[in-house]
Amino acid sequence: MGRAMLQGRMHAPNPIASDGDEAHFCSTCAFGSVCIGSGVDKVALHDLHCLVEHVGAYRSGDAIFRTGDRFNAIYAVRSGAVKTRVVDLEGRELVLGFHLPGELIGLDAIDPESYPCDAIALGDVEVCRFSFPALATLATRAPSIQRELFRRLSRDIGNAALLAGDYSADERLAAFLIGLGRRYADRSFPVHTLTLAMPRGDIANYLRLAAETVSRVLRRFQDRGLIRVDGRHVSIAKPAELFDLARPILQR
Amino acid sequence: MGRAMLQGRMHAPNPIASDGDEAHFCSTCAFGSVCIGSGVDKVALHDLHCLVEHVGAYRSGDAIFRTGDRFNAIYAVRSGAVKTRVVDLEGRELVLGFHLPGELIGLDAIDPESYPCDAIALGDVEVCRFSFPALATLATRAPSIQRELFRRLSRDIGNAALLAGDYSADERLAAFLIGLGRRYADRSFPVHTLTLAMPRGDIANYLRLAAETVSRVLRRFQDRGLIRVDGRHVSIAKPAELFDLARPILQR
DNA sequence: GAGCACGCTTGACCGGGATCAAGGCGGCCC
DNA sequence: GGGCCGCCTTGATCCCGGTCAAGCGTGCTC
Repeated sequence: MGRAMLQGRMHAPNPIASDGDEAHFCSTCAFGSVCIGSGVDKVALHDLHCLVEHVGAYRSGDAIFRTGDRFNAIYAVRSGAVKTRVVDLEGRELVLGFHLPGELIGLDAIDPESYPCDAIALGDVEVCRFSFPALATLATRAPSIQRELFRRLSRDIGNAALLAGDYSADERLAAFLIGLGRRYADRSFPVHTLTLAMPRGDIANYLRLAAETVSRVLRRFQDRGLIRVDGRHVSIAKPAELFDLARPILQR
Repeated sequence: MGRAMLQGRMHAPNPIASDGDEAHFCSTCAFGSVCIGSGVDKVALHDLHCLVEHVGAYRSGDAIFRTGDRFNAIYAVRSGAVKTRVVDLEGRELVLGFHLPGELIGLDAIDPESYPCDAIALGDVEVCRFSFPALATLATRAPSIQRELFRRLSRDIGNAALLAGDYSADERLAAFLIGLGRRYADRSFPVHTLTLAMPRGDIANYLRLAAETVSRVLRRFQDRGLIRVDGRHVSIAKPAELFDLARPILQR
């Protein structure tokens, strides 16, 4: 059944069209609207192009930044997927989140002024680097940029609180799949079959479950006809019922 | 043993000295430095005074804002303590956080543009109201204000992630007490005996535990000589050992 | 091609914390 | 003062999900 042929890689359509002109790549980038938002005016967008740096490619397991690194930039994922995680004193990993193209990482480093987590590439990854001092300066000149930054920061607070409840394994996994489906859809990724960028262990860790539990719940969902699982490929057969399961988390 | 005489009220020393001149109350407010931060310059502080409104007093159970209210301001707690919470469709409460004088609430409403939670007074509460449009405009003029806002937003992201791990009841409660002790100390509240502003049920809910478990763990801590509990009064007898318990959460 | 490592799945068992139930203690209102 | 009610505590029982263990398929390396 060819399940593992896509192991460890985001097989979304290549988000980057021909991209010769770096000074304009936000407007050509498939994720420009998701990334920068629709609220940023032309002039601000031009200024943004001037300060962004295009970095990569990273390969699976590479770090974009590491815990404790001095904070000086935030990053937007450009292609591929990234996980953020901390490793505690005993070496145990704690996955904080997964980040798709157009999403910002490093926002939680502004206050401590050093990155509080690692950002690790899941498969091949390219990112856009925004010097934060330059961005903050630009934000004072361009209110639309400031507004968008405030919005991103604010949204992350809400998202972080999302999985903090005492939810069951079923609820967590359902919410994870629904949420992922929405984010894929926003990016015009194929949604009839989600291609997971991360191994079961990372999903489990992120949801604060054991990998075995993730396996079991996925199987149970499949047995109930809610989803169809084939390795890293998951298709949602009954979105409405899955959403009902996730409701306590998604729709408080 | 007179345990309950302070039920439901923060009996910290009154944080507000005589406060005749509203235009300057940040500088006279005991929490000015905690609230606004030390990084804000004189001129910006003056501008801030012009746009702040002093509201209250709220009484125990009153809402400062409610889920779904249109977002137009953030608030700083001025005296007393506030809990933020959501109530799900089945009417079950989920406590998101407790907020002491000098702390900001409503930051998570910037993106959705409506408050995603209720803010409920625990005992008597006064707050400072900052119109957000006005504040954002000011922030473009005063970089120190923008910087402080970015820092606050960023810090909240980190804090939200803190309790999201799969920690034991002992670890959670230890971290809660240590964290509360630190915040009390920052505000020059008496730290030899913390006076809890919230009932056990709220603590339990916030920590994703049952109220019974909170009772049992507190008793266990007391039996081990770590703390001394008297109703809403908790004194930390062995801070170092309590911190050791909380280490997996506080010191990743 | 053999051997190995890794990711995933499935089963058996166990334990921490939730739930259910009962009782005590104050505070408050009539 | 009597009675109600909310908050807290303690005990008994149960269950979800973690842990341990084993087995399988796939891909990589030598």
